[in-house]
Amino acid sequence: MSIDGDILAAGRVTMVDIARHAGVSKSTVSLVLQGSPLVKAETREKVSAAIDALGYVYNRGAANLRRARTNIVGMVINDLANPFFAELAVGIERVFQAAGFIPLMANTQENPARQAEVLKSMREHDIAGLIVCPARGTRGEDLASLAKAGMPVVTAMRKLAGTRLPSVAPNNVRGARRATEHLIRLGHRKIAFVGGYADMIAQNERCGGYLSALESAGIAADPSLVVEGAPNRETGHMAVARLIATGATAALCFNDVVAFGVMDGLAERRLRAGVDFGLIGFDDVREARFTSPPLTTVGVDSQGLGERAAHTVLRMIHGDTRAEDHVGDVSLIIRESCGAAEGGKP
Amino acid sequence: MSIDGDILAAGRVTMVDIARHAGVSKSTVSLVLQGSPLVKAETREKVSAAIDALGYVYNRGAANLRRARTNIVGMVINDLANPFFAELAVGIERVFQAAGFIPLMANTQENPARQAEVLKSMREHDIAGLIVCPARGTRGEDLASLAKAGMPVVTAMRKLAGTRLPSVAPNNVRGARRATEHLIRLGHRKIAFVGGYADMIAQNERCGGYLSALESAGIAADPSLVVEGAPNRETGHMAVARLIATGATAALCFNDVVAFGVMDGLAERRLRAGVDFGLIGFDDVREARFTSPPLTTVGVDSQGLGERAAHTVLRMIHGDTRAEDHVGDVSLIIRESCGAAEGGKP
DNA sequence: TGACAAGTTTGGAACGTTCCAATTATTGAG
DNA sequence: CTCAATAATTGGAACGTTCCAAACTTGTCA
Repeated sequence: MSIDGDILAAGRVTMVDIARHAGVSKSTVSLVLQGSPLVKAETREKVSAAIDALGYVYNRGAANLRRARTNIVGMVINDLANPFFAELAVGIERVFQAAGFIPLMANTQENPARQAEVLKSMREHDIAGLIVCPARGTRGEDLASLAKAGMPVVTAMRKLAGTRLPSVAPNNVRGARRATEHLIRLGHRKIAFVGGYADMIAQNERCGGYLSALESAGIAADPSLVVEGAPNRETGHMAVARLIATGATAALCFNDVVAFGVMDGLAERRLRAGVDFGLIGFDDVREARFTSPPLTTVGVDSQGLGERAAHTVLRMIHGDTRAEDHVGDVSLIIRESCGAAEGGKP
Repeated sequence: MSIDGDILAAGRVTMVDIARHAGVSKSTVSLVLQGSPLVKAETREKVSAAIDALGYVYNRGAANLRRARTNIVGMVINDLANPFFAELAVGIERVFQAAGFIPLMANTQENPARQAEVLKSMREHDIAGLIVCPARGTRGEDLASLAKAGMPVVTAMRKLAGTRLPSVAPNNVRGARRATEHLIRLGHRKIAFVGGYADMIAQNERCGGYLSALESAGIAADPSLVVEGAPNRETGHMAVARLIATGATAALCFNDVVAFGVMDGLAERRLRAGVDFGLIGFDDVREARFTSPPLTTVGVDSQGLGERAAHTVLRMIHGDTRAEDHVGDVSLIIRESCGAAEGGKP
């Protein structure tokens, strides 16, 4: 009870220090810490007082050694600097935090080797669950092995071929089709699709929606009108030359940041989206509203998708065995870059 | 050596399972795992083979119990959806990952209560170091107590009063002064400062730079020209009415996203930054280049600041006792929103 | 008063590592 | 062939919790 007694305790303060100080056993301290109703109120208070007095901090690592499961969860993002993924991350983190979990975070920069490393590290930390936006080139087995070992894994934005991992993603084909239909309605016939690589599922789906809209409208697809590239501004920027060369009058972009790049390229040539060219993005990133002209885009509610992904993992952690894919609603958000409000003419 | 032997091992595969399988002791397995030069090559191989065969995964939690220090580090961000902080986070994560550390991540949304919770949680996970962008209203003691307990803590972007914690931040006053001087040179006399709250250190510094530039130019400061508010688009947007009412012809914004909001408000009134109004932001977020008009802003190299912060923590973890503050270089990046290229007229 | 039940508390064996001191193998020299 | 030196290996005690079975307190009732 004396100050001296406390000072003698070298190093970290542990439960047995608390126990000694409060005059009970370490088991009782443990019970108090877990809020057990078994301990008498009076005892609980003695223990709490000791905890405050000694500045005890609970050691979750030690507890986890005994316990079944940690409260750590993994979150691997492929491009955190992309506002879409940043918002996704915000949504994920929010629901995990509310549920008492805390995420280990990694940004892979689309590098599968780096992804493999962080996945290994996270496994070693015994994460209770995992959300991953797979880097391009991720093989299904890489994640399937985790799932097979019993870890709840959900993929976000990119469904991996050859696995049964639940995934969360927006309805890419519907979104792309709607957007393309809108451009067609506005009178465009030579419509391009810009950005993404053919080996990305999301690109397949979005490009697929684009193609199906063309087909329904009886417009022949022109392969020279789909330009592949990393989903970044650079790609959009560089694509403009090709768009002009091919005589395209409008484009649906793989995502908003590609569309920003296109705007940039357009501006360099003194052209303006919405008057000289019909432009639509995908994602409805926060910034889309504030470009000039404001970007018409497909809204996917990135934060909501993140929350959904986290909820799914949480459910799996709690034993819900077969979580299903979630295909998020999309909505065409018509601003000015496409050239006209609903029903208008370019 | 038989399959049966493996199957009998229930639950998680541990070092003793590996040891049994390889016919050595757990100590030897441990040595192998740590890459000790003490073990014979042949033995090392037997052990490695066993590890592969049984699918062993190292348990860092258990190791940390014995070891001095974990390889987990904390990263608390106040607004991850703000691209500036997202880029900062990318920089931080990159250097930690390269150094073999992995960050526990939390987004506080400027909520000190939430921040306190995650800090507690991170402490319980025995993080080896911590970078925090303090939520508004954070008291110095909250973090100082961690530092006092021996944990390496560095604050990013916001220096906390009443502590000796090393911090990493751009040279706010110089940046703001430069930007303001530029507006003055362009002929503006009624220049506003928009965004941030007076109780934020960064706001003080930036606003201070702005005031000092005015003073040097012999322009009397007009309190009605500094408008406070959360550092988001909303604030910029709402501020426009006030700017017009006060007859301001230019504004320096607390950060880029506030400036985006101002652009938006301007556009609603059919006004355009760069022709009808001189506008400068702060941070040089990626998006700043792609708005219309492109935003003149103060470049701070967010990613570089993040890297710097991480390096500082790393040095402290390795025993470098007195890390110093880092004040990052800034540069005025002149685009179009201010009304003219260097030396021109509005 | 004794027996029993319910309410509290407790010792000690895990959990999966690390690390020290001690032991056993191997090598080289004489 | 022996001995010392060096190279490899090993057992067991930590680390700070949880959890179980057991033990101790009270209170109640016949």
